[in-house]
Amino acid sequence: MTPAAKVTLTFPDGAQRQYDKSITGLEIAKGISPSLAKRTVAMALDGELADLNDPIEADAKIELVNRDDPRALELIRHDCAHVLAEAVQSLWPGTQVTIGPVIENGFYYDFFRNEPFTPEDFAAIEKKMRELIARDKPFTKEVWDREKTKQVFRDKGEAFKVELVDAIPGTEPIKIYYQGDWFDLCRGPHMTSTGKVGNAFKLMKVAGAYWRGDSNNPMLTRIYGTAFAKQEDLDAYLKQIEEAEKRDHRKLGRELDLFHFQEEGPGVVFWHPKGWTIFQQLIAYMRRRLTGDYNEVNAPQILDKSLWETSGHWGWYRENMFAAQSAGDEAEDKRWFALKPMNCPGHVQIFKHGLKSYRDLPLRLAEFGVVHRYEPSGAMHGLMRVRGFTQDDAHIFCTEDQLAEECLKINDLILSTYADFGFTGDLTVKLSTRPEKRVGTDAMWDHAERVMATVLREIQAQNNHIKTEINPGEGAFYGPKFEYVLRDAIGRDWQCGTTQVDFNLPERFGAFYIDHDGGKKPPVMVHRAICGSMERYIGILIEHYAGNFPLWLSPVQAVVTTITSEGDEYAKQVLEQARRAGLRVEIDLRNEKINYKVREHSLAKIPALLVVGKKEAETHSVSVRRLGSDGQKVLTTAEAIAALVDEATPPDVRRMRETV
RNA sequence: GCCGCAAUAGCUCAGCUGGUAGAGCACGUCAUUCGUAAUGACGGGGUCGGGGGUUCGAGUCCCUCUUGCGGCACCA
Repeated sequence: MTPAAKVTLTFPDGAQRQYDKSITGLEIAKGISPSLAKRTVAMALDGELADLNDPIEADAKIELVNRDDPRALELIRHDCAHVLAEAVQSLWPGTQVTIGPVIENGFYYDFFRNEPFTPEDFAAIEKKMRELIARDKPFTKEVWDREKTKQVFRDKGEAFKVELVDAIPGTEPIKIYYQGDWFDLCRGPHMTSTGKVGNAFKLMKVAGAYWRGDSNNPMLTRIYGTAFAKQEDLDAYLKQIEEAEKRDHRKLGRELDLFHFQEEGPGVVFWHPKGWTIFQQLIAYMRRRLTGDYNEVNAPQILDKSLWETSGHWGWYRENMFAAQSAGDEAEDKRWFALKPMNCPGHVQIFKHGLKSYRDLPLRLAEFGVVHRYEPSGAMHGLMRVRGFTQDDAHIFCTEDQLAEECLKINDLILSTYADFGFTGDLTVKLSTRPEKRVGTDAMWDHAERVMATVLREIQAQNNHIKTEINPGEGAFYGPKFEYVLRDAIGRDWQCGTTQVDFNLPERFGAFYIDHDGGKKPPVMVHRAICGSMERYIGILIEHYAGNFPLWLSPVQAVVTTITSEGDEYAKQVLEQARRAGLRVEIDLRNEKINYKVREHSLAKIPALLVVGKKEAETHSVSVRRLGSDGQKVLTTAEAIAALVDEATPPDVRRMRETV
């Protein structure tokens, strides 16, 4: 008789032990101590989470995962999704289940049911879920035959599950997880029983979602939830959401009187004086950053349809364009014009004007271009997604040899710009490569992708806080691109900067330069934006700073105000002096108590309050109260103004001064 | 665009099962001249998002459009 086969397992402390092959994690845990077995909810084999009841068939590093392990959070959430599904099906028999994955901060489960769920149903569902958790049924796994599985789900009327089985590759086993009588098709792993889910869960919202993410498919009802190991963690998470909502740019935009939207202009912004000041500061900043390298231009807002036919937009992108005609009745002038959705065709026209030599390259044309795009109605979101916006756009016309250097130069500009606004973490650079539908030869794509992959490695090497990703097949039809993605205060990702190589447009418009050999060559065109959309970038800034802008961006940098009307004359002098020093200052001489005025300007997030009374008037000083601190400091007026002027120096200007 | 929800004074919101619109803040007037987060009194302000319907009667019920919100899809 041959001895039973053995497996060698390595524990986290380095200890190695031999066990009979096919031993389960649970048996191992029990062998160590019953209390350990009780605490353990899953195991990790060579770092991969697995069911505790899985037989171990090969040598591995093993870790027993208890419920407090960060890795168990994923399991808690996934198990919670299963409990949610059982609860829903037990409350509303006939509801079809589909999928229920773990996502960042929680999980969801998609259901198909003729009657939609509403948040009012949550209480009943959560109650049922608590019952199922209290029942504490073990999760048990079975591997089923593919055809049997389909038949079972077909008999249950679970058409979506049948489709899911079909989507599982033939090489993979069909796994079914039971929790009591209820079972679901699932890849796993799961914890040992429903009781391990605990009670720190909450259903968050309902939403519609297309089956398999395709808008041609039926719409399902998605229930979002979240779950944590401990109630404190759940409470902290809910608190964090609440805090994030307080800095929502739409709310702050109204409270700080920055901008508004109204019914007649869906997706287009009315910028108020304060918001527009921020906008102008931002543009001034970008303009300074372009000095020396770029030439700023301005191309028309509307152009004849024929130009957009040449560019390809009329064919590819017409659904998203606004078109305009003369509104008069004269029949002879009924040309169609389109509002520009992009600035590139305009810039190509400028490039084409006059013969260009290779000596002129790289030629960098920049524009704060206002573009209009007919975005789907459901896509609009405050300043983040609008139908009319300003791009800090530029197009670089260069040779293929210059491409890498230009991409790196743009990268430097983008990263240093973000750093100037305090975005030093949570930044992802994505390289999107050739899609199936594309123009240009494979040789061109090979070259560009090679160059850009090198640039991406360089970016990664120089900046260890930046995440890089490759999105295969996600490039534009005209060339590969980099996308720079910032994360906002509510944890949403927004694409800001972009660098896009374009093999298409110069040729479509017949743009060329004269090369060394006297021959005509189409230039490589690079589209790039730093902020992307100024509107969106300001939206992100509002949330990033929670409305407390640094002094250089603040619409109103200081308010001069008085204790009593005795100080009025002196306050006016202080105002005059501060304005002459270049500060954006306002004055508040209202006959109100100082408490009242302090409160009001603090709520308006005015960074500095310069309070003057009799004492200050006599000593040519001001009492400076800074936003966020509850004390004040008396300085001479000249000192106070000088300090504010220094602080209000934009970061790029300060850098320039320091390097000179 | 799709699913769901919502729209009442400048803002935040109340208005139960249909019976003729209310609060706080803001705004205006007057009084108050006050030392760092709300002084008091009085007053003005709404065709209840638009249109249609049911009803003796609609802010309230139904239909529709518009806009917004939460997601999904989209973001060349």
